Formats: sequence, structure tokens, C-alpha cells
Amino acid sequence: MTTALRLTGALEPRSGWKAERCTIAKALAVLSTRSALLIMREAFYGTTRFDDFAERVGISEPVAAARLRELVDEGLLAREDYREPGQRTRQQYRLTEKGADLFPVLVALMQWGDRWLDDRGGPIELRHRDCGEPVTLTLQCAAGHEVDTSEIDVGRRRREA
Amino acid sequence: MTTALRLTGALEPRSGWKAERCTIAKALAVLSTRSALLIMREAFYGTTRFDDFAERVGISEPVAAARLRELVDEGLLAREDYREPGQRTRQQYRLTEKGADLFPVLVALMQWGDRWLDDRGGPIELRHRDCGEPVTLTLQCAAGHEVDTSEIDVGRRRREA
DNA sequence: CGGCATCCTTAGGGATACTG
DNA sequence: CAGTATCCCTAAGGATGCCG
Repeated sequence: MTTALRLTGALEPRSGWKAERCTIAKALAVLSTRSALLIMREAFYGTTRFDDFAERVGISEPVAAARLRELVDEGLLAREDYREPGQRTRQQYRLTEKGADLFPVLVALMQWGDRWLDDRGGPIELRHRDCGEPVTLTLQCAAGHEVDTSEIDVGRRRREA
Repeated sequence: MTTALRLTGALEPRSGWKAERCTIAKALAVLSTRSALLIMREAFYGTTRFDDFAERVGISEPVAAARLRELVDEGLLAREDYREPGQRTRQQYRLTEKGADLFPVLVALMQWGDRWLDDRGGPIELRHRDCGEPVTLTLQCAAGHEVDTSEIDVGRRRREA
């Protein structure tokens, strides 16, 4: 019984191919701090304002300022001014497409935490608006099969010629 | 056009319910360092030995030692002695079930990095061993519908009575 | 409201050298 | 091979106070 993946093709020798281009490492360069991912979580929950991010994530303003700037620089959030009629100008941080596309990462973390770090399976739940059923993240192949980790082969990407 | 989720039920007031039990935050308490997730990546690639972890992740031995100890303490890896016939005793780190269950987190990070941080869609590929088709992580409801982020409602978990 | 400046502490991580 | 010890640097983050 092995839980590791099966490596195929030019991957076996492990000849240092990864350090340069591994996209997990690249993603972590942007997201490896706790505050960055929790700010993104808040953005999905609809938070848009500086003070709310700091308070709801539970971080100090200087940290919130630093992290929000980085996330804007990286293109995960967009900073916009807006003005409601009769009000003064405010700022808001909105998810960009790149930021919104991060949702599966947060769901994956939540699903793992729900299963392994909470005795009641986690405090919140995602449901499909149309049918009301719970939503989960699943590994699936292009042919539509649900796939277990043990059934996966890993190899270099084949460029479709 | 809004990319945030729709909050339902007792969730709207945002009354600080989250800080205590949010399982994303709990997961990040274990996994928020770059080296921890890269070590887990290596474990999925089949790495089992101390020196290989340090070298392939690209971290120093002291850091590898600290991180491996934490991951063993948290139950994501198991440290075992083994001896091949005629050889001396060696140590290895193996994925536990808890560790193996982290796979979707790494896939989610990889998928996001492939799309947004690499001009060629990422260096490696996951394929379903049975049918050879590429494997991706998808949001799906219990009724089998593929679900987009915009179609998800978030609410407190309802305990099935 | 939406920050920035300053100061401080801790954690992550590298380099080098050494041990069983 | 599988680490530990030591030293040092930088990044993450908290606390307080100030500013437009």
C-alpha cells in the first residue's frame, strides 16, 4: 500500500526539473502567508473594505495594508474608488478573475480542515443554489470519471501538437 | 457582476463566528509555510528520505528537520525505520491517510498556478491511469452537477438530525 | 475611513560545522 | 545517512500613534 503517485515518462529521474517551473511553488510565492489566504477568504465572503479585512481576519492594520497591497500588485484583488449618492468617496477591494479563480484552493483547505481538524465536520457548508445539495471538490478526469489519488499518473505535460 | 459568494442563514451578520472554528484558518496553522507544502508535494512524488526532501525542496537541513518534525507531530507524515536485507537501517517518511488526503490542496494550487503563473500551462500533468484522460479538480454538488463559484450559497452547517 | 510610521518580537530560513 | 548546533538575516506580524 503506497499513497504516493505513480511517476511516468521523463519524470522518474527527478533531475531537478521542478525547481524552476513548479507551479505549486510559484503559487506559494504569492500565497504562503496565513494572512494572504485569509484575506482572500474574506473577499469571497463579500468583504471589500480595509477595516473589515483587518478586523475579520484578525490582523493589525499595518499587516492588512502590506498584504492587500501585495494582493493588488499580484492581480488577485482590484482596488477601486466608489461613491454612493450623497456619501463621500470610499475604497473597496474586489476579487479579480485571477483572484476568484483561487476559490478551489480555499475549498480544498476547508474540506481538509473539516475532515481532520474539526470534530463536527466544520462550521459552514457550501450548497448548490439550484438544487440545494452540498458542494464538494472532486478529482475527475476529462472522460467524467471520478478519480482517486491512487489512480493518478504524473508526467510532463504533453503539448498537443 | 459580483464574484463573491452568497451568504445565507445565520451567516450574514458576520458576527465573529469564524475566528474560532474556521477550518481554513486551522488548516493554515499547519500548512502556511512554503516549506511544509513543498515537503508534502515531494512526499506525493515518492520522496521518503531526509536528504532528498531537503535537496528536492531546496531547503537547508535544519529547516527540513524542523518542518518534518512538525508534519510528523501533526500526523501528516509517519516516520519509520526500515531495513533492506543486507543493508543497514534507514529511516523513511511516509504519507499517512491524513497527509494523503491533502492531495486536493496541492492540485488546487497547481491548477491555479498553471493557469495564472506559467505561460505554457504548467510543466506537469495528471492523468487517469485507466483511461489516460487529464485529471482536474472540479466543484460538484451531491446531485452530480458541476457547479460554478457563482452558483454557490454559503451557510452554517445544518446538522442532519 | 483608510491608511502609514515606528518599534518590537517571533518565526522562517540559509550557511557552516559537527555527530552517531 | 540523518540529523543537531550555532549563528545570522529577513519576513511576518502585533501595538501604538499619527495623518489626510
